Amino acid sequence: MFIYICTEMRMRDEKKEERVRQKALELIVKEGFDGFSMNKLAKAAGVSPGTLYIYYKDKEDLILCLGQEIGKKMTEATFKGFDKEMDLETGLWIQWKNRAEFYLNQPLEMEFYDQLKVSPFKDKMDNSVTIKFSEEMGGFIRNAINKGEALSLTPVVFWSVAFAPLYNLIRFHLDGKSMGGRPYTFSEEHMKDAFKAVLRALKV
Amino acid sequence: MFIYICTEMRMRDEKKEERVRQKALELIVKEGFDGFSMNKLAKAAGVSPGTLYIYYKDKEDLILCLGQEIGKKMTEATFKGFDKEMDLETGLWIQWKNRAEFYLNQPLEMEFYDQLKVSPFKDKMDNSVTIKFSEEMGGFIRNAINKGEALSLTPVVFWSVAFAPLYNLIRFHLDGKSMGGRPYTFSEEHMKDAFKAVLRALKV
DNA sequence: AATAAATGAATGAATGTTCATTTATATTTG
DNA sequence: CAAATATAAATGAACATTCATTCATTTATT
Repeated sequence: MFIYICTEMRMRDEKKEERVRQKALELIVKEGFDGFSMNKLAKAAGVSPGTLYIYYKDKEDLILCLGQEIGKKMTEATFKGFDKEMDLETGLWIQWKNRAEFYLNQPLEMEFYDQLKVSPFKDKMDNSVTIKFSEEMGGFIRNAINKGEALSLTPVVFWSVAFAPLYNLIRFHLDGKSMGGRPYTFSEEHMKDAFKAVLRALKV
Repeated sequence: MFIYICTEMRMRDEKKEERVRQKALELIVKEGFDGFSMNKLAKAAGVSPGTLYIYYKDKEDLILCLGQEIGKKMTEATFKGFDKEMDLETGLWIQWKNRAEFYLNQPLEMEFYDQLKVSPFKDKMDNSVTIKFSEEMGGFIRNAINKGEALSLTPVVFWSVAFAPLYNLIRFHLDGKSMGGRPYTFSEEHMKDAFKAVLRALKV
């Protein structure tokens, strides 16, 4: 939220702040925005309700701050080691690996973000972080097309074909089940198979 | 919910029941599960709170019933005119058209279902309807592979590559924006481009 | 007359938020 | 160095409001 310069004041307990964030995530993922409340959160985090209003303006602010933080972490993780000048296959694979790693290792963040994205909160979210990233991605796509590596597709279509399948596999995995409620566990092999298919779709 | 045989009893007002369903959808989509309440719904639907408890056991039952109903409508719409013996391109295209038509014409249902699917309610949903259809889909995929039309892919991977891109385009459309918050409107052309790409991914 | 539908006021529990108070700590003062 | 001071952190009881749900009563239909 804020950075305080410490002169003549009691320091904010960062452990406590972090515990609030963590418990908020856990509660929301387990109980949904519906079953989530400030008093429950305070109790779960071992903190007074009033403390939450020192950290955040109100409940909505808390949720949106959490969302923005996670969004930032996600996009940064996604672009680790990525360069828009890379060739199609290399760049795409790095993004797949990055995304899969993040989602699988941070399931709470993923679940929370998914809930947020389809909830009415989505309209109130600040997506200034994602703008920069989407420009980088746009550049990558344009490059691949100009170099004659990829078919000439609108960025939106390209993006949907390139990443939605991976995202969908991970959704299945986190739900623990796929179509028709059948049990499902993600695997590197499935990811590679899907990636090969997607590459065929995009390559010229 | 229930079917009543009418002998010596007052008929349930189906207009009222339908109004409740419609307003529930609207409220949940606009305000989320969070901002949704039984009293608000009663007021919005012009009905007494008590009446809701004649129609539904409780709030959760109401939400789950709505979800089940919509899930059924969705799967039925999806498989209209579809036959698992169809060839890959024809069968897949029919499903794309069916899905797109339903989602675009029933945005409330789509938004509601999306919220439900990522919420903790999802674990309490009865998906017996979707099972039958996912078997039909499994048969279609198996056929396509056996006939040598499609690559040999696990159903989960096949499904993800085949439909997630379309679903993603429609999500962008309903949000009104795509990556980086850029405005987006779905078009038949985008759908066709994406479909062609997906076909290339799956065709042998 | 019989029966279920529908009502709506009422319930206690839980909600988000506030605020007067207390606690802890960094600085200043003696 | 120790005590006093200043300041923000943190508390938690209390608030009005809203919540899901109930039930005695009324309404409409067969």
